[in-house]
Amino acid sequence: MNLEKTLYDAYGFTSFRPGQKEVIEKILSGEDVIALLPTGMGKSMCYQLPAQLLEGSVLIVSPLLSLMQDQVAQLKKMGEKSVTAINSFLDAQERSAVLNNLGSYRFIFISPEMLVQPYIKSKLRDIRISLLVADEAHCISQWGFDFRPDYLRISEILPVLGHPRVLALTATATAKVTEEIKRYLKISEPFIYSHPMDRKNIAYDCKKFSNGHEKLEWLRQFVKTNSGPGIIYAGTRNKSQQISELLNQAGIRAAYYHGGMEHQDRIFVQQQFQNGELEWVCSTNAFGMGVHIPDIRHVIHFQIPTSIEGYVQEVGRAGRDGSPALATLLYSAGDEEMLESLVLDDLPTRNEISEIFRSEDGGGQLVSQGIVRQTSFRIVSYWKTRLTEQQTIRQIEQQKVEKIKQSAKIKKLITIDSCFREYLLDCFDEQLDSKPADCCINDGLDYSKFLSGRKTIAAATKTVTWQNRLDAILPC
DNA sequence: CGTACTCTAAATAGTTAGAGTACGGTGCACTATT
Repeated sequence: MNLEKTLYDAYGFTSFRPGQKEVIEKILSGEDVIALLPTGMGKSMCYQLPAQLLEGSVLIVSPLLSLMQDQVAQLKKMGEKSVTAINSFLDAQERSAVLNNLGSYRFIFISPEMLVQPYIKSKLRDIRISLLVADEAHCISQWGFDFRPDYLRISEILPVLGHPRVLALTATATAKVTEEIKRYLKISEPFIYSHPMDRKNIAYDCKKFSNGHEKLEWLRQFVKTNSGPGIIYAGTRNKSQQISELLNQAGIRAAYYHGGMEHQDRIFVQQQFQNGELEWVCSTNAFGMGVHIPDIRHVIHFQIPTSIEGYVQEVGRAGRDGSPALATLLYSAGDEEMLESLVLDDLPTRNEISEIFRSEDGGGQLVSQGIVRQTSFRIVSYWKTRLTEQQTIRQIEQQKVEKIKQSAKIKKLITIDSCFREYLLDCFDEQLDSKPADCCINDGLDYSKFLSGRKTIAAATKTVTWQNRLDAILPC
């Protein structure tokens, strides 16, 4: 079989990017695959091409509604008509229309929450699925245990579908994350393709301050004298808004972005940034997945992120075009205390566990009565059907230990005086093959290549919001 | 740990200072109102 010809005929590309062909060949030969490919390396082709050659549909589990919509739109743009997404954007009518013609779609996108619903399962049972794709598969490990437990249940669909082959796609996975992907997708011996994760054009910097005000002042000076585009990751929603305001006051085009905003506002900010109408986005860790901007020059962490994986994912959004990009981590005394309590407080407490185990009718009202938090309820409900109360307590304790290990790893980044690059690679069990001339704060860094400077601050300084835009469009 | 919010006492009738405490981030789907 000539894969190159199929690639050209179906998608118009003349050659594969690194890794794509190996992954596709393994899928076609019926193997399960875990592909660790950096963003922008054509991950989606790994299932798009097999979809042309395999009989039946490809089912893609995707973490975000906006990501699904993007992927559907992109495929449609490429001329693929038989593509759909099953999610809450569909009204009842559209939904039943889609579900009654499922077999006619070559690509079906779905959220993990939808995937586990019995009604959806029964509809999927009736059609032929040749390939199950877990897109952004690190979410299984990153979200499954403390946030979206349905991520742990994806494999329930496998027997329903007659055990299709499975493809897990992600950009960043430690050995532990890869193990959890294997365990929870029930793929015991997958082919693992792993592209080296080191990004030579990204240099790592770290600045330490004695308090938050100094940090803020440094940031003000930095954005005044250096151009974006860039992302500033803040630890809280409030902080992201404050930083955005600070930049606006300095006459810089910036906007904030976090999970507490209206869906439309979030899309709007992302689009503006993508169109180059914003120079900086100040956000929580909500921003980034599915954002494809090649020329991001700076990623600044105003506060320490919650894990090394998160840090590497966020930093990795810089410099996709291959030109020099700078990752700057800002630290001030006390930042780590908040990090730890934030990370640990969200696990279910002992009291929550026993309340849920003792409740008879599922315990739904525990949440409305304020005795148990929503997320705790979901997590413990997941374990309740699988473990005893004692086992669940032990399971959560173990997760706590993992979380503490994770935060220790990220905290070490502030204290080490050795190479950042080497340390980060070590966390992913990778060896450093070669070191770029500009590496990191501890191992040689000539700022002139990264600090492009700034001639003037753009004239347009008004914050663009929906209100502004409406005011501009509507008369009076 | 830092911030923002609530509570309380002291002051005298509406405000304020200080103490105490809760919270902080990531999303899906569903339901009930406008």
